[in-house]
Amino acid sequence: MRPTKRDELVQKALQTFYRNGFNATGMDMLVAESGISKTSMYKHFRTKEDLIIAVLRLRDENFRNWLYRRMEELGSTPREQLIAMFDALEEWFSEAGYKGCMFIKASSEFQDATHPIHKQSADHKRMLEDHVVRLARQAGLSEPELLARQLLLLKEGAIVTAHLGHTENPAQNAKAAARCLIDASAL
Amino acid sequence: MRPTKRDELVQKALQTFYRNGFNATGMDMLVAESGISKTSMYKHFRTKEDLIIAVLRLRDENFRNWLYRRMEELGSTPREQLIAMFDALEEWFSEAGYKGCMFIKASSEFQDATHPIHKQSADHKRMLEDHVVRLARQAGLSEPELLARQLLLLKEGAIVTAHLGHTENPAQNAKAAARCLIDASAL
DNA sequence: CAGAAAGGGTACCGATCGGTACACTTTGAG
DNA sequence: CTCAAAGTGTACCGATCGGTACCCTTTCTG
Repeated sequence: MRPTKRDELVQKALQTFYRNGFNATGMDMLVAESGISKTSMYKHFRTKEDLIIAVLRLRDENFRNWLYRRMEELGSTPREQLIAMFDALEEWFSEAGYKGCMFIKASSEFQDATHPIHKQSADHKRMLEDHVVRLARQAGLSEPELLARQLLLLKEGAIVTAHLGHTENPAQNAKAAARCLIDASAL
Repeated sequence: MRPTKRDELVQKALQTFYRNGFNATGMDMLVAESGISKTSMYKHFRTKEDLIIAVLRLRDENFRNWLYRRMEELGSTPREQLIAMFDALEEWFSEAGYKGCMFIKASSEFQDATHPIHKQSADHKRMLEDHVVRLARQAGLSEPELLARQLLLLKEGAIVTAHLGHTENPAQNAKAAARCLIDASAL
């Protein structure tokens, strides 16, 4: 029988960490918000760090699945899908309770580059990059690696800018810039 | 007589917070690393939050002064200065102990948009935007506001990507993208 | 029905958190 | 020299931190 309480805990912890931060969220708060006993938590995860790693694993899965699917739904060709990434981002930004990228926040609370949480965050970004490189190549664009990295710079920039909230429509500004870069790569 | 110990504290606290994070840094650690007594600290700053605000104020001053000056040194025309921003960023990224943008980290540890620390971080970004808009206008580029925001998306993206460390040369990739956007605005 | 696995409740551990009390010493300007 | 301002040292506060001990209850399976 698959453990349901464990998944429930990871799911709830994901929400609480996302809303409240990692260091700022104590295990007692997780007990209060998840309704799962501390004893159970520590039977599934030896340390808080292990729990965070499981949370980030779930987040990576959820987020990449969602983004890839949304890009496919919003764009029919690889080239359109690259552009559609920014429409998907806009949907995300306008969700209630949007608080930026969980991996950027994880890497800024666990700054040491050798820390497993930091490495995991870098892995997430790397996998996104691979996907975008693949699309750029399928779209027949020149220098697909460079273009992909540039599109992802726009994406990360839009994510933090939307979180700071000092500028209107970062996703659409990024989209316009992306279009410009893609057109220039299509010569 | 101007208080020297207070400035010393803010300076040291800036380094420690930058290296170690805000929530993860306790007042006792600041005592240990600054050599200044806790009693003194709390005579200058009523709370830890007040100290963080003073730290961010200093950081804003230092960073903007440094960036603006470096852009002027590396570019002789407004248009060149916009490009030169990314060369300045590359210098920053390659400094030993580079740990990303202090304001992005502050806003992700103090996520509530009404929190003074979050607002202060947004203000910092807004002032950078004003400066870049001004340069874009001086350069005679069309839609200077849009272009400035797009250049800053590249900047923020490069900052977090350099911190994640999963990709080579984010600053130069951003620079190439910036050139493309600027050329497209010069029609 | 038996029995193990999974989950729960509670009280607790030492350490650290942000912050304070209080009495002391240094320092610099009139 | 005087005297107040600035800084120090230390012990402490209640709260919370991550994590554990111990024992009981529920639940699913053979």
